[in-house]
Amino acid sequence: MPELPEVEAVCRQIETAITGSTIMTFRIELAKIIRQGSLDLLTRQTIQAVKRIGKFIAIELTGDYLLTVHLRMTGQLLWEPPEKLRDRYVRCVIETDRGSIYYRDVRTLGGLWITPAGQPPWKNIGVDPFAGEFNQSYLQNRFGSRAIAVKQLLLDQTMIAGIGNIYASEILFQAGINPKTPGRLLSKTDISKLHHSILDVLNHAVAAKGTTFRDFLLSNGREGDFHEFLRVYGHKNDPCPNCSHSIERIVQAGRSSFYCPVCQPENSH
DNA sequence: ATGACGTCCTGCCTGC
DNA sequence: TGCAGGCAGGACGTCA
Repeated sequence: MPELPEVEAVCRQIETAITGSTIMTFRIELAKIIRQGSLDLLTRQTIQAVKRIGKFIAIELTGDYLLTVHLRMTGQLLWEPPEKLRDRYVRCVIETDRGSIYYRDVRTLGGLWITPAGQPPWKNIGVDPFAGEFNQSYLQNRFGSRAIAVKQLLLDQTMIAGIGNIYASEILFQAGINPKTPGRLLSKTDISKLHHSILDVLNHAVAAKGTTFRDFLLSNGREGDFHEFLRVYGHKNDPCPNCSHSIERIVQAGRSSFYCPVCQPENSH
């Protein structure tokens, strides 16, 4: 499940590989994977920059074009060819004068958008956790009036851009905050801990080039290293790393949340 | 504005 | 051994 650290790692690798290259041709294996626009527009255009916007990968080209990729659940953007030469899950191949970019996606929830640079496909994207505007006041303003659970607020991309289901659980565990806590019941201390934990967990995960929990691959086909550092996600019934109490799994808004009921108690306010 | 829920999609796992 | 059904979740659209 690619989240900010995984998308960041892919962006950095792809950026190094393809910046300055020119798109020559392309091959689409599954038409619906192109969500908007046509790759025809991009032939003979040169790639100028690769940027991460939340979990979107934004590839800027000459001609004022933008090629945006979102990996969703099982998407992969590979610079090295996939292991099997004819891989049934490769949905699109873009050939440049320096080599090919492969978009591979088992469940086809992700996709590609070709748009004018000024009309990107993302809507109402929140602040990036690594941007200067992301501070305790911002968190207080956005979370402090809300009735829904803090776990759901962390997943809301119009609040903070880039956090997904895995890191939301990890962040709340480090902050010692129960995932069910409504935003408006977060104390000033909670907000402070939350702000610190968001940056700390994401920084460590970026340094490890992300987490490969199931399907994620870096653009060179390798796995991220953060999996071994997960403390609660996927650890139902395992002992808490702090207190040895069993980690619990609950479902919030249809998504799994993992937490320690002792280290992240309810009514801790 | 807020919040709840449906939709997409396929491999994998569980239970009978 | 085989098969049916549930599960995984990111972003967006719809509805109350």
